[in-house]
Amino acid sequence: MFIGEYSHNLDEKGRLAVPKKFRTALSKGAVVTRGLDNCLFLYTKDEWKKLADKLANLPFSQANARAFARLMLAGAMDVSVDKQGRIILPEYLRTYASLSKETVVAGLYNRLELWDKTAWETYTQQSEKESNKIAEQMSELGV
Amino acid sequence: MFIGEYSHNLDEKGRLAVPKKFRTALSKGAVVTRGLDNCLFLYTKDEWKKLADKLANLPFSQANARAFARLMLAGAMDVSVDKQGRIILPEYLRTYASLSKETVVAGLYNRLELWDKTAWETYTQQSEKESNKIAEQMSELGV
DNA sequence: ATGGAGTTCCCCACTTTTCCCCACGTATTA
DNA sequence: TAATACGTGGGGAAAAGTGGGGAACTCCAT
Repeated sequence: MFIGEYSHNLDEKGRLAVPKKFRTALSKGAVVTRGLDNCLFLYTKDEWKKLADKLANLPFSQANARAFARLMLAGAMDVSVDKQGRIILPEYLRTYASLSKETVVAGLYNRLELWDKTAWETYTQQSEKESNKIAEQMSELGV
Repeated sequence: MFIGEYSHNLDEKGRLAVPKKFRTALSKGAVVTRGLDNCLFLYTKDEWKKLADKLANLPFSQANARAFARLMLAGAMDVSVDKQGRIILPEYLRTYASLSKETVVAGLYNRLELWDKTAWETYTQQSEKESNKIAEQMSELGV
């Protein structure tokens, strides 16, 4: 289970340190792809497979489903954790998520999200403001 | 079952003493996360798991569900009670709850809440004033 | 085919943060 | 009043994060 918020620096070579706690889970292989809200999603191989199956089974007669599948499937890349505990992010994904240096790694249960630090702060501050309103809506979803 | 209100000082390293009564319950591991109304929620591992499962199953296609999951899941951190009976609160959570030094630890049955003392006093005074009004609304919820 | 340039990968070393342990002070109880 | 327990603060050791250098491999051009 991935939880927590970590801040790490992306270096000039596009390398990003994975928080120590998550390394063993990702050591068997991981997949990064385009995520929602301008961040990247990072899955373990197993979790990725589940998601990819769902995406592949979307009806390709619907334009929205095609667009969504293209975003996530075509955006995906296998990554591996090196001896220093880092992964390498391809340039097109760094561009997509506007990652420059300061990067937030956020654990969301079955995936990690990678955010530009500034974008993350803007997003969370906005959510915090609306948290009470959002929380009330969540009661409809059983939380 | 957590009940009661305690006041402790957060030190410069972000360490907070847990009231003695609660230590055994938290000794098997605990999780702190962003709470509602600008405080932090602290759960035992078991209670956390129940909540996290609900959050993880929110549909990630809904923007509000994503925002809520990010607040609570990405906000969460495993903490452990040290030999002196303290836990370490990461900086981003201290910032979120505006914790500086004087901190209130409040027991709410299946969770603890951590509040900045001033914020706590303001909040409770306000609630006391409106208690009758609030109570009437609760009748709709079966209390 | 060979040389060169560019890219990728791996390893080493430094710096910073975290964690663990010890010690003091205050409060409480016998 | 003494003794014990709890809360608080600080210092040192270990580990994690970060950056840079060098070797190997590939791709391209001559």
